[in-house]
Amino acid sequence: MIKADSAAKSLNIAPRERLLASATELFSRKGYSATTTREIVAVAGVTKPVLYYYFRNKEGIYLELMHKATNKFEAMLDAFHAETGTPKKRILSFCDQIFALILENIEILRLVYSIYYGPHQGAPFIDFDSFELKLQKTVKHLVQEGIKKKEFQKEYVEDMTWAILGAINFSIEIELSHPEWGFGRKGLKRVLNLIFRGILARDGKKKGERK
Amino acid sequence: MIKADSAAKSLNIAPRERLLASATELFSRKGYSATTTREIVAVAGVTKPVLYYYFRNKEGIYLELMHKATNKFEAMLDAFHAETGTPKKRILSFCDQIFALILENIEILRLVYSIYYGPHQGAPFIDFDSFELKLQKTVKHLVQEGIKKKEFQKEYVEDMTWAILGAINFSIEIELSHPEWGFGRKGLKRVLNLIFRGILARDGKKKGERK
DNA sequence: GTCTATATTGAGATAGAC
DNA sequence: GTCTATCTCAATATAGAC
Repeated sequence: MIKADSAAKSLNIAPRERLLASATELFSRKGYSATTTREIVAVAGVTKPVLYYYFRNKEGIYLELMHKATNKFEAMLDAFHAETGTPKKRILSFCDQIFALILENIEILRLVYSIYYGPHQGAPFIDFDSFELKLQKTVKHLVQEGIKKKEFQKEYVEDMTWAILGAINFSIEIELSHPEWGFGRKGLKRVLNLIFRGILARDGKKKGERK
Repeated sequence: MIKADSAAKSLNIAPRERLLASATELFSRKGYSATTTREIVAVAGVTKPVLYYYFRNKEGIYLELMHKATNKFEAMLDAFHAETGTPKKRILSFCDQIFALILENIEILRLVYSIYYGPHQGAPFIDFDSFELKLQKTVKHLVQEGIKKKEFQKEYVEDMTWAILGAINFSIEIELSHPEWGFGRKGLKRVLNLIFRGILARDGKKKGERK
C-alpha cells in the first residue's frame, strides 16, 4: 500500500530529499532570512523535528544545499580540459556548457548570485570567490591559447577575459529576471560572437566578411 | 550647547535622515529580511517609535529609500539627451555617467540588484523593470544612431545593445564583489572599447590600426 | 517629536513519546 | 525516524506619558 497523503509526498521520495528540494525552492524565491523552517517542513510534507534530525539546523540545510551545488560546478570546471577545436570554438563550447549547467540549476544560482553580489541575508559564509577565480582563470587560459595560436589579438588579455565573463554573467541575469525573453544559450552565443569580431585578429580575411 | 551623545548623532542631522542612512547601510549589508527595526534605530541613535512616526513601518522606510534612489536614476536617464559627439563617444560618455552615479549609490544598488535578480527577501514589490527597460531603450537608441551614421555595423542592433548593457552590468558586479580590484570606470571603458572594435564598421581604416 | 514600557506574534529549536 | 507539544527569545508594532 502506497502512502501518499500530500502533494509533496506523492512521489514517495525520502524526507531528507524532500526537505532539500523545498528548501532550495523557498530560499531561492524568498531568500535565506525570509524563509522559515516552518515553511520548509510544510512544503516538504514533514514536521519540524525531521529537519533538525537530518540537518543540524537552518544553517545546516543551507550549507548542505550550497555544497552540493558548488561541488557540481567545480567538477564541471575541472572536467573541462580534453576539449578540441580552435580557441574560439573552445570558448563558445565552454560558455555553452557553463550556461547549460546554470539553466539546470537556476534556482540555486539565484540564491548564490543574490548572496555573492548582494547582502548575506544572515546566511553562513560560503567561499564563492574561489569558484569565481577558478572560472576566471579558465577563461583567461582559453584566451591566452587563442593569442598563442594567433587567432586573437595579442594584447588586452584581461579585457577579453572580462568581456567574455561579462557576457556569461549578463546572459544569466537575463535568465534570472526575464526568462520569458528566451535569450538563453543562443543569445549568449550571439553576443559572444559579436565580441569575438573584436577579439579575433584581423590579419587575414575571414569568411563571410563583406565589403 | 550641542547635543551629541552618540556617534550617529554627532553630525547633528535630523533623526529622519539618520534613520534613512542607517537603514540603507543595514539593508545593503544584511538584506531586507535580516535587518531588524531594532538595529536600524540603534545605529541611527534613536528609539523605535521615531521610526514608526516618520515612516509607517519597516516597509515604509524601505519604500522611501527605494523611491529616492529610483527617482535619482530615472532623472539621470531623462537628463541624457543633449549630449554631443560621435555615437561611440556618446555611448562611452553615457556608460561612464551611469557608472559614476552607481558608484555614488553603491549601497542601495547592492540591495536593488539582490532583489531584482534574486529572491525578494519579503520586501514589498518595486517595479525595477521599468527602469531596466528605459536603460535598455536608451542604449538601443544610441546604437541605432551609430548605425545611421555608419559608424557601426548595420546588423545586430540587439546584440550590440546587449553587449554594452552586459559590460555595464559586469563592471557593477565587480564593484560589488571586488571593489579592491580597482576595475572601476577605466575598466568599463576598456571593455567597452574592446567590444567596439567589434561593433565599429570596418569600411574605412581607423587611426591607430596596425597591419 | 521623542521617550519608556509593553503587547503580541512568530521565529528557531528541543523534550520525550512512539 | 517521525511525531505532538512546548520552550524561549526576538521580531514588529503600539500605548501613552512628556
